[in-house]
Amino acid sequence: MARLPEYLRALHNLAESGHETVSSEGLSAAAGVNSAKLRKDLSHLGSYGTRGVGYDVALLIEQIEFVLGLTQRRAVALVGVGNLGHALAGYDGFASRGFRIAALLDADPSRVGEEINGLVVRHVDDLPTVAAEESLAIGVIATPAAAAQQVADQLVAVGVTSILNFAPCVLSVPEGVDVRKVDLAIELQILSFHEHRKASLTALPATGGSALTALPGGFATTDTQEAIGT
Amino acid sequence: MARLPEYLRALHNLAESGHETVSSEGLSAAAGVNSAKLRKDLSHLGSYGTRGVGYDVALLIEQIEFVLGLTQRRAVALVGVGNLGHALAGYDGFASRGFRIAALLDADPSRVGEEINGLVVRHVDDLPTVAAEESLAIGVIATPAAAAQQVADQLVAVGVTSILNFAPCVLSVPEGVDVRKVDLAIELQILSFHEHRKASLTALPATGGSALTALPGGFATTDTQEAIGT
DNA sequence: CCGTGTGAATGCATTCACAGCG
DNA sequence: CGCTGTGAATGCATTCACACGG
Repeated sequence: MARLPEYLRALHNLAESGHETVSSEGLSAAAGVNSAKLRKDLSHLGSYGTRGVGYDVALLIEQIEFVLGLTQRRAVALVGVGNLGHALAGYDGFASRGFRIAALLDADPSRVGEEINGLVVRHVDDLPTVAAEESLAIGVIATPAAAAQQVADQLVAVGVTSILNFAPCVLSVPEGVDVRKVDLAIELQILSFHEHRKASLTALPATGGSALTALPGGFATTDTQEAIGT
Repeated sequence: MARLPEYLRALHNLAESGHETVSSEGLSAAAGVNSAKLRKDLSHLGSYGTRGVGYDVALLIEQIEFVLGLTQRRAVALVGVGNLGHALAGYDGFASRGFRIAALLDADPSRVGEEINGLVVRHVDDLPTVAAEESLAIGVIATPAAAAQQVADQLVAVGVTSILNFAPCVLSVPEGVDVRKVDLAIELQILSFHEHRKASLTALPATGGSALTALPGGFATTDTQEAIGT
């Protein structure tokens, strides 16, 4: 599940706080989910908790890291060192959570040679060479949308089978290649939708809403956390 | 739905390519979804397509932008101008898709006064002043995790009801406040999981898999696009 | 007695298949 | 004749409630 990494982060926090054990209630609160959901997720791992006590934090961390394949530190190639690429190259969260940025690449010759965070930017056409040196597991695309598809093709060509795409476009990839997309503007637009909905609701407190101006109320928006604690 | 922004982006692309009309088949391909899903989504909008022809691109753009509340350009406050914050401050995608960065804020006094992309960084304690000047719709948190909750509280205090959180932590907010979270490391970990799964599958081609080393195969990972076209 | 693990129930999203309109 | 809009069917995630183990 996509929630395992969230549990993992919460568990690391708990471990640092000195907790050796945690209940489903406690962990679910720290991860921002329902406790029943957490128990079901963990049961899918075949994981062992102790009834009457809870889960062993260290053991659970080990289990989840194994399932996520984090026992080995995976090499990441980052393509596109513009605005966003720069930030990603300097982002500590990658290194601290099991990943190693193995190469920075860009198509712009004027950017090649620049040093960022101890790594020298290479030309994207060097990708085959880079792949030969390192065992690349994941490619991150932080280029403009117009270049993204070509970069994806190049990544696939050198054997990368997992891509994180920050460019606002859909990528075509062969079967067996996984693509995850992060579009910052889309996140804002989803929030905008909620703002709009909230605004129209408070504007028409008593009215049932005319058919013309009525907004569809029952929209499901994945992943939105609303009203946790106070 | 969370897919509407994706449709919107695809529609804008189509409009620029000179298309005046598009079939559900065509649009769904451009947005990377099933055509039946797209039709159902659009029918929830009460939107009008023409049978035998398709959807009017311009009209559909208008409809979706209305539902998403993009008819007004919303003001965004960005808190935390570190690595990621810098990148976000310079990201064109915000401006070009209906948002305006109204203020840059940081808790670090040494960062206050710095000018980024035509905006001067102000201290986060000035938030009430900023909120008085501008009608803030959305707050973006790009601070370290340790500071995120406090920033969220400050945003909520000045009336912000939508938050985009880049810090790797769960935020507690009162009811009525929407939070969306983007955790870049989590995205990589999900890809890592897929890598791990793929690796174990190809490593044990014939075996059914022993009970001990078996990986749970049937995990659902939201939002992953796999194998679109070739 | 507390808390895990899990069957059962519920609700929702996705998909299929096709009726009906332009 | 093509394509939309939609009932029906399917499958999955979430939630509830509780039996059972430490």
